[in-house]
Amino acid sequence: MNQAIRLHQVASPLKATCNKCSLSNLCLPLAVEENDLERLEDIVLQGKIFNRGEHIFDQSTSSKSCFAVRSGSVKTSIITEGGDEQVTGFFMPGELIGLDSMATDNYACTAKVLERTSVCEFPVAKLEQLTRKLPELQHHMYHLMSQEIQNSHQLAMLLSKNTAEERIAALLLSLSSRFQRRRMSPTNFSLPMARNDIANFLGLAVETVSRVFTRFQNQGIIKARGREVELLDVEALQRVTRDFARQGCR
Amino acid sequence: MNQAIRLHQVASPLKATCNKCSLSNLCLPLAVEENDLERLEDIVLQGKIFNRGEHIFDQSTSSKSCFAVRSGSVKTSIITEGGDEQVTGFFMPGELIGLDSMATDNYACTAKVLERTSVCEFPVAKLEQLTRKLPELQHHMYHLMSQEIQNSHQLAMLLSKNTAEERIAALLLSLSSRFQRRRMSPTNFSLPMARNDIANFLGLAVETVSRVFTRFQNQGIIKARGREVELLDVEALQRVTRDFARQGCR
DNA sequence: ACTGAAGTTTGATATGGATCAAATTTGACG
DNA sequence: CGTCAAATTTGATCCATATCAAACTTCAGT
Repeated sequence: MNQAIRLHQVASPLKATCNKCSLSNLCLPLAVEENDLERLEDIVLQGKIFNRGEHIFDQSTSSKSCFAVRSGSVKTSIITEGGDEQVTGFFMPGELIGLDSMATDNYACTAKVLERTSVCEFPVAKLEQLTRKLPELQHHMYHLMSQEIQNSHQLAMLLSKNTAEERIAALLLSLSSRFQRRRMSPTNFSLPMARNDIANFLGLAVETVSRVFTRFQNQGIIKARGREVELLDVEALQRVTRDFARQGCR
Repeated sequence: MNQAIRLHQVASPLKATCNKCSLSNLCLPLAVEENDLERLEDIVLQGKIFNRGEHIFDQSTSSKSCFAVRSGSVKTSIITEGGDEQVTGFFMPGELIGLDSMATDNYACTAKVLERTSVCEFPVAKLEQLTRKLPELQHHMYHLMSQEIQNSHQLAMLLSKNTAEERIAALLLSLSSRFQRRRMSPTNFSLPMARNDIANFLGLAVETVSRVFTRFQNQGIIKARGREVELLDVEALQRVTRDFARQGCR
């Protein structure tokens, strides 16, 4: 922890090392050739640390950067004037936050850290400039943004057409596959978010989420104790989601 | 109509004239300087015409272009393996379709024309290339895509937190303001889509949509006969949407 | 203008999940 | 390690909207 703090403090003067980052196959470096990596490293502010509950940025404040999760996890949400909140996404290491505000003056959402989390910051102005010089990177940005639109449409679909059980099964499977891509167990993981956040994200009441969890548990599909979850029967979960496109939920 | 067909046939050899287009303040030319406009005109395929019900492109087919609506209107939707459909957006003149597939191999949705519609086609490969040379255009593309993500999040919000009345009021207000920006009456317009599409888009049953329309009518908030709609009391509609962000629905 | 199909409206009924209420568990912090 | 607030679970009830059914209207094609 002491080390982490020091890391934070010396972040900007220290040269970033995307090439040594374990997430280089998930994050932006993925799209950049070996010899161009340095240019990405030139613009990134590496290793900012946030404690649980802290905000990376706030809705309606001036939008200056995108952030890649390095470790930990993040939730984004939009809030109406009336105070209603809608969680719009959960982000895991290697995923990029702030694409919905890439080219707008203010952040369209608030990004809140769900646990102690480290992020890399990409100033949008510099990133935009760099994408003009690195076609692969530009293409990747378009790709990520397209993907984000698609995810969001899938979420809309989930919200408008699926039952509580289907929504929760879809979320569990999405998390599972994302853990797997990060070389963690796809069947045995700890949820980064509270039931409350799940409920809000999926357009359900907390009580409903809780009930579905216990129902799944009674059916022997999962084992859940608090945030600790074990998927006992992935096929059954897939059967629950039925025809819902599995990848489409963040 | 004869003229329209001829226009279609000679589209590619004919030089596009974005600078003379009445939509140049809404569409891509908006972001391009006078003297660079020619370069945009070089890549656009202008004036393709579709008859009501025809598809501009189909989900899962190879994605090659974005399309700007020139006249008419379009709906986009995603369809699951199970055949479930979710309408993801309605598009009016000057709006760009296909951003969710900008940098993916296949189209993520199907674009269906709601009435006789003319579109301009922007091949993605050329567009991407051009954005590298025209920073303003690149910025605009990022902006449009960010916007699309935001819209989609607002839709998710609408679907998960709002009642049938609120959803329909929000849609009517969104259409209203979009008609207005196109110099058409904001209170007196004809819906381009069927009740069915509205229901699907808003995650409601057709019957519910119909009922809410008549309820609004009985309250003297709107007058609706088929697709012909008149907003009699915009303030009342706004009161119905309450704290829902009004711009956030397509 | 005629006709059938598709779209829309209206009514009656059923239900999934919200809401209200309260018990139980977890976990942060002194 | 004890305490209190927050998170989670469980139970009882209610309601907005889906669903089922059927009449009515619109409109494209002949």
